[in-house]
Amino acid sequence: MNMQFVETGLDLTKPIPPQLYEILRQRIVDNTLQPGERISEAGLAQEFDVSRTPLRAALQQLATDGLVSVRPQVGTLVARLDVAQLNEAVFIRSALECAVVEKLASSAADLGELDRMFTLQAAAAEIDDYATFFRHDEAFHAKLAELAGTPTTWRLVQSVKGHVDRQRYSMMAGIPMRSRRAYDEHLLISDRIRNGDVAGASKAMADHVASVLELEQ
Amino acid sequence: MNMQFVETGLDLTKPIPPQLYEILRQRIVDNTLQPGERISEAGLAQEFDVSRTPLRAALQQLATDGLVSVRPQVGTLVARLDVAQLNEAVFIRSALECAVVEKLASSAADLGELDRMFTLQAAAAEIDDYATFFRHDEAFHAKLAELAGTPTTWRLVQSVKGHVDRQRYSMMAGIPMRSRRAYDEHLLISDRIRNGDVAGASKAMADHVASVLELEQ
DNA sequence: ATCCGCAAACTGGTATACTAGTATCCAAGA
DNA sequence: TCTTGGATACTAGTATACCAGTTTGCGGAT
Repeated sequence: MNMQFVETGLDLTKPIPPQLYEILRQRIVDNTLQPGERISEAGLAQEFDVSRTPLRAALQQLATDGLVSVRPQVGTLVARLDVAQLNEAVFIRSALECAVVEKLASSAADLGELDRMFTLQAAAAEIDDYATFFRHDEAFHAKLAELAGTPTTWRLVQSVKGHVDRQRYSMMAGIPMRSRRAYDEHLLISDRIRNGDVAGASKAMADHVASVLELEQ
Repeated sequence: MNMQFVETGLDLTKPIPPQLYEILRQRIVDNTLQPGERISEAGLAQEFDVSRTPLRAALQQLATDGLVSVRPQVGTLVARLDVAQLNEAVFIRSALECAVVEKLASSAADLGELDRMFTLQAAAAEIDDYATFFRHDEAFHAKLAELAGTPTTWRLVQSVKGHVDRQRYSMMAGIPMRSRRAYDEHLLISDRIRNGDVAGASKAMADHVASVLELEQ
């Protein structure tokens, strides 16, 4: 076996920093990199066979998201779980996503694209495959922002969502019927948007987003 | 005169990228760097007497804020004024800051710290010194977020506020009594928060934030 | 055995060198 | 005159070298 070329999962024809950002973010969110763990710039650079320069760009982005803490001349650590940060992430996400559904509900947008997504969600919820549902959930929320024509809003949601997702991952097996319930909440949100129920859709989204807080230990 | 040492306005004992970010952001917002203008990494590096490395970190941050556009192997340009981006910036700011005042209004927080700020605002508004009022306005909104205990929320507001501020600068001399009106709106927001009028405070903030859209040409 | 101090091995921050891709401009040919 | 080809002068992206500050652990003194 040829050990000279290691598979790093990077596409060198595309910009490297965003790819590293996604990979590292996933590792932090799913606890492959654990809270408080030290990150070695040099070590990761060697692992991905890139220089420290693009790696540092990725770490800088993770730092602004609050997922890592860079301490000059000391080291970079994975941020510890912080209930205040989780609460504020939910607060921000709620504010932004409620505003999105309010806009949708008051603009009579065409939500036809959502129906196909509901089919996929239902399938995953049926067998309580939370990992798969997780992806469909992400796509659903992204689609709402897309339909509302607010791409930057979704980008900001993603930037705080890491803290929420981390909580979800650590509690993933904790609650049965979790995806079923989320699926029902999605339907409720969708229905109220279609009915032009601005306040109701907003309330449904707020409840949906806040549900992750019930998992706190 | 000694030309060997040029004053760059940088404090080399503190992290350089944030300082460069603030300087460049200000230049873009106040149109010292005009929309569509090309930015030379090498040129700016020479001007500030730093290497491209910390400069690039600052530009990267400006790029995520949407204030510059980095095109690989082509160049970096100051983003052009974009009504869609301005509208979404107001949309996001409204969602976040309304959520902040709603939280304050429903939590009976102590707003005593605001009174001192109102005195300063009144003084600037009296003589319609908009540039000074501008700073006090910034401080007022920041204080609301601080009192609500939502620092990340304020950070996100700032990240989209560049587009709003740019609009304000280009229209600065357009409307008389501008600061007087904003001052009154601040008082209204404050009063409604103190009265626990959640919906009213939110509405007042929404109107206040949206007022910049009236300036569109 | 404990404490103190110094040295060595890290860390992130910065400067610089190099690569590869793009735009521009001028000259040569139709 | 207009078009086209290519050399040149840029650009941002990446790699690497160097710097300064922090941590750590060992060794000697108490």
